Amino acid sequence: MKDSIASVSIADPESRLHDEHHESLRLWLRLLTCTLTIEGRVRARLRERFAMTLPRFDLMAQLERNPRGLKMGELSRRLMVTSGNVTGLTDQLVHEGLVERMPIPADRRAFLVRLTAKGKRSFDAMAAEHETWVIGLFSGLSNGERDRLHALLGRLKTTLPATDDIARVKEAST
Amino acid sequence: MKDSIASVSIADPESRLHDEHHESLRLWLRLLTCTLTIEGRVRARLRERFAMTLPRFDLMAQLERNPRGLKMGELSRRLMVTSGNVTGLTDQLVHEGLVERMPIPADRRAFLVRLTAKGKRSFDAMAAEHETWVIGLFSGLSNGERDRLHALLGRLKTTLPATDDIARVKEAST
DNA sequence: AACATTTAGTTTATATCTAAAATATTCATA
DNA sequence: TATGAATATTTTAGATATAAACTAAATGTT
Repeated sequence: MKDSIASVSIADPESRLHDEHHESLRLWLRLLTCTLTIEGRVRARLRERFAMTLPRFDLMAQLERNPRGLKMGELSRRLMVTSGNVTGLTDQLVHEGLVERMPIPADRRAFLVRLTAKGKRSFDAMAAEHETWVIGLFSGLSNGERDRLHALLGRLKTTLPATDDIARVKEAST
Repeated sequence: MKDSIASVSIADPESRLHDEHHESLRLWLRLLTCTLTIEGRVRARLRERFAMTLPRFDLMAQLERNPRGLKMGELSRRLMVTSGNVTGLTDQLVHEGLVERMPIPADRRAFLVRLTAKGKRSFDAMAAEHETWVIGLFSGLSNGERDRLHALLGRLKTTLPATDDIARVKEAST
């Protein structure tokens, strides 16, 4: 009976914690919960309204911001996914006629990926709606709260230890 | 030339924004950047140290918190992934001998998934290290900053409009 | 020039993940 | 008790991811 009551609690990744666990773990899981929730909402909308997936939308967003095109490696770094992944996403967008690969005479290993005219039109239509969805999702916070959250996440982003530093931090804490 | 300077800026999802874009979009992309970065670090560590993937670790964490076991649907809700996904993850963990499916006499449609003894030992070893990694990743923030971030994300989590409300919010804003 | 090294991108193998359809069981109710 | 709706899970098809091996081209060093 006690168990059935406990199982009624809000179901999300945060529920995995024992009380004695460290505050940083709680913070991390809450961050994850918020991101997964928002991501899910945006993904569903993109699919319903435009038959578009979030990864491909994100790739197009990068290209819209860089009209001359981006190299595969640049896309990989900006989207924070592997280059193999970018190859697959780009292949699909090329197949749909939304982006194109342009050779770079100076470097035959690489090329620039950029939006086609059709891709630009398509992206502009999606981006306008996309922004209203995101604004709506954050509309429960006041302007001040949004500012403070943005600032704190900025602090987090800049203070995240570099990859190789995790081991050292761990050493110091034990 | 101006373009080449711009392209030197930090490469992550936030870089997709034009200046005129709404603050909520910036906030959302910063949230995504932080989450992807932390997730990547934790994933790499789990693989290097324990040959374990993050989704399976997360599933085991849920089971560790619920020693009597959880139903597939409960896992799906808590992990915020589809039930088909949970089926696949559970199959693998069963195959590795880390979790088991226990029939529920009262409901032959469902069963409880729980950690095996081996799974519990395995998880305990991983969880201890995992916590030190997360603490390290957030160690650049002060206690107060972590508290404020936790509180603001809590506000965001509770104020996120329900799925069906997104359309309405959009209506109101146009 | 000759060589190894680095860089850019693809390929391969495998794991995750979604969405939607299908299956099986339980529940509600007439 | 029939039977329609709801619930629990799996299956299917396809898209997205990673990591690691690989190819090709550019760069650096002797």
